[in-house]
Amino acid sequence: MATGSNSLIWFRKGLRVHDNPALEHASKASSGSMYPVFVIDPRYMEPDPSAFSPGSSRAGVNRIRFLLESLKDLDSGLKKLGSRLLVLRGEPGEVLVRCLQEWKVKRLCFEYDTDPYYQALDFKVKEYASSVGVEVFSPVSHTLFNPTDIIQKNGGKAPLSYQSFLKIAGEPSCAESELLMSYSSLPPIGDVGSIGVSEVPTLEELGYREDEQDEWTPFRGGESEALKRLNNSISDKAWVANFEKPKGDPSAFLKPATTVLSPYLKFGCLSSRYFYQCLQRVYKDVKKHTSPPVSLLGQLLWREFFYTTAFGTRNFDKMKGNPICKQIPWKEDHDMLAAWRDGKTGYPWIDAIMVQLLKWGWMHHLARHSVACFLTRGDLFIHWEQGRDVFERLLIDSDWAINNGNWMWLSCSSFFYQYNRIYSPVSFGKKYDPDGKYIRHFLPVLKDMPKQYIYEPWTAPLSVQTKAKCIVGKDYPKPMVMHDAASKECKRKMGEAYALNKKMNGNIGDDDLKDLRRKLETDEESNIRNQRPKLNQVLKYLMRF
DNA sequence: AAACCGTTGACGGA
DNA sequence: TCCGTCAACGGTTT
Repeated sequence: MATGSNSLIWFRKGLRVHDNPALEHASKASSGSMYPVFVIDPRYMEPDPSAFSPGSSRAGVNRIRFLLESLKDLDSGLKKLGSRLLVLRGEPGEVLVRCLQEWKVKRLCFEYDTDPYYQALDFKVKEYASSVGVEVFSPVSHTLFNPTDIIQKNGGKAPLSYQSFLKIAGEPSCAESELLMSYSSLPPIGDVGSIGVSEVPTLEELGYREDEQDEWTPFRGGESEALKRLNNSISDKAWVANFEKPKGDPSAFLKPATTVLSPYLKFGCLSSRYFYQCLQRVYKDVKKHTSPPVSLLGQLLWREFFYTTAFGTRNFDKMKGNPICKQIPWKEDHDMLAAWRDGKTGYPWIDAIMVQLLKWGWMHHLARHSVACFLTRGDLFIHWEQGRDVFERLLIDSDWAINNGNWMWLSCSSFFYQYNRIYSPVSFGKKYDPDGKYIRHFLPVLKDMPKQYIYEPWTAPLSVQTKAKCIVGKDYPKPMVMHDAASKECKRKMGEAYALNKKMNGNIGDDDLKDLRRKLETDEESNIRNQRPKLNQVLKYLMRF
């Protein structure tokens, strides 16, 4: 049995003081000390020079910086209350065990986490804690609902459509409850003994260089920044009341069309429950307002939907062995993947979005749709898992459940199945931004391209390209595929893959997929051959002039 | 078996 | 800006 009445609050997500039940519980260590801990996990934070962009193998340097800023802000929030953040390094499970022993912790508090990584880690930590008689308090406070409750209410299975989710979910319990937003003080830190603790490190101290990235994300991490952003957004009541997600402009970058609260929700710098209550207050004050799925509240509930579905589905982050995922013979093509990832597809709309991702770690939701559709079912027919990996690493708001769910959505692997609806890499962006301001900003090489060619620079006469100082094929790549032909091929492949999934009733093995892949590729070749007569007809037609 | 629905497609026309 | 058409999916409801 551990002695004393010390408590330890282990921060992972939930990097905030406001509405933090784990912190609240830990702070009730009446006569003892409270140790606020964050563990820097090398698996997540160690620089990886071989990665395709600055950062670690799992996180781009923008997200690492956002996290450090969030920790710094949490630390100063705790310091105002007479406490501070203790930063440790190492494998979190091992580090935790050492802390529990050395500090004679009686009560261990941390926010419940549904991500598989934490499910496994937390299981081990809880097992150890109970073996030595440490009380564990692990509340659900990252989401409005407890995914376990929703799944149970739905008969043991996660709801697979947003509407059925809404029906089952109903009102969250936080709708009525009062949230603890601040403290007058927190218990003091105890003696840290032989455990090496530090202040929040800088990027340099972690082994990154400030000059690694030529443009950084404009979004600053931290609870203070989150609350400022939230207040900014909700102070415009008319804007909140009329918010309709699909009508937002994905090309707006100086002033994004959305709240950009996602990174703060991801790290828990902002409590989703506080956000919920703020929205409800605005809705009560206005006569008329939009509703889910398109409203701001609807956005918050999408997050709940994906958290629930992800938690209730085996192998949610894979195609194979995932019971809700269509089995599709996606292509393996490293060069094509790299061209997409590095913003070198030759489609300025697509490339500008990918550059915004590299530089900012954030893009508008519809911009994400454009590039995800292009990579998978729209043009390149590359596996959604590979696009998912790129987003997961680079987005400052990347969230395991939401990212995987949306990649399945966009690739028509689950949730959404109308694979004939394909975003055009040319016209989709053009309808929001006909002048191409967004492209000119993120792809300066095209800044002098006349607007009538900016979405399809390969169609510009050479004299125009010369004048714009941008020769296609030299200064900017030629399009890697022709969208009309590529999307047609993709539709055909999706049709065949869907037919096989239907025929096999979802039980598709590796061999079935391999056979289909071979068949699709053979058909593709013969389709190209059959296009030759058509080409001749076009030539004949042109000869008449 | 048929009707209906689904956060956000492209295109052309009014 | 809003509408119908295009071609047409799976899942749910009737």
